[in-house]
Amino acid sequence: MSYSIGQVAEKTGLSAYTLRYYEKEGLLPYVQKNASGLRIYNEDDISWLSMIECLKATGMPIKEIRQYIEWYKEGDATLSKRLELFRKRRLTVEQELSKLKKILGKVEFKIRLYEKAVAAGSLEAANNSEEINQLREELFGDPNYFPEVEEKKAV
Amino acid sequence: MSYSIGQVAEKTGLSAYTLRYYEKEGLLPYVQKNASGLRIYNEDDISWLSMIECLKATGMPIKEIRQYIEWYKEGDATLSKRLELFRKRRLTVEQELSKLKKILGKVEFKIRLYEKAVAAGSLEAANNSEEINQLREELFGDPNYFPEVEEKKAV
DNA sequence: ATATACGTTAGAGCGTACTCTATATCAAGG
DNA sequence: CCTTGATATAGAGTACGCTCTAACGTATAT
Repeated sequence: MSYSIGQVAEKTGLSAYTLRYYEKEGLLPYVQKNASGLRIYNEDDISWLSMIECLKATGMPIKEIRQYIEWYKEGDATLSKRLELFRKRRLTVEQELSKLKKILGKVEFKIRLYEKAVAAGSLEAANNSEEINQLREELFGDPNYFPEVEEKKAV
Repeated sequence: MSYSIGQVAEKTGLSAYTLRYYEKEGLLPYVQKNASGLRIYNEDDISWLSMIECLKATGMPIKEIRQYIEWYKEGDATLSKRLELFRKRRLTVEQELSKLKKILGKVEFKIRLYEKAVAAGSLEAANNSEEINQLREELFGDPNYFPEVEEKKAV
């Protein structure tokens, strides 16, 4: 099965512009062209694209993705470099996950605070409530810790 | 306690350039200046900065952070808008978390694959091994699912 | 055969978030 | 007073990842 650039764009959610850009940047070294110069993508190209999307989702910049692809093209001589690369990606993703979990806690605290504020019609009232201070202590281990202390500010 | 821009840069890890840029973009509307025009940051400014860092970590662009700050300045009339904003942030973070967990699974699969490939000296051998195919099935529910099928490609 | 839709290239442009430069002023120690 | 180092401003420049334009070629239905 083969696909035009438009069909691949449809399938992947990437624009045709982006597909050509990736190719220009060396991320899709295997895309064939027919006699008239039109790109013909096959299943393997689609698979490469899903690999690229995976690496991008780990926060990897395009230059480094190209590096991976170049190593891939060099064959088994670069296996350990590629292993190393994936281990670094794992670390990055793990760090991002733990960062985001903390952030989620803070956002959830804010939601509770603002739910109470909306109910009370006053941020100040919610912010000084027993419930919120207790929550603050539970979440941040300190009733005096205000990750969003700006609410206390006299404006 | 008050701080110079350099001290705040030190404390927060942001550059002085970035601090001025944030101010210009309306993210730090309360920073005072002394008679000579030098910025004097106080604890509340630091707190705003940590709020900004939190919102940035949720993927929020600077323009929207400014919107939040403008709503904050308008007082209790905008409480429900701000609640809504935090609920959207929660959704964004939850989606990002679930995406990253899937990505981590794929990266871990790759690590196992490459560990085996390094041991065998051949990606092809690892890729066709019983163990890897079993893992593929465990992880992706399909022994024929190849999220990185490019390894099968004849290069 | 021609209209229309889709594809090609090279290269310019854009949005975001900084980051730096040039030039000038400020603050503190010797 | 003078030097040194931090800070001020306006505005230019950078890096990244696209995104689009212009001018032209291809494919296909009527």
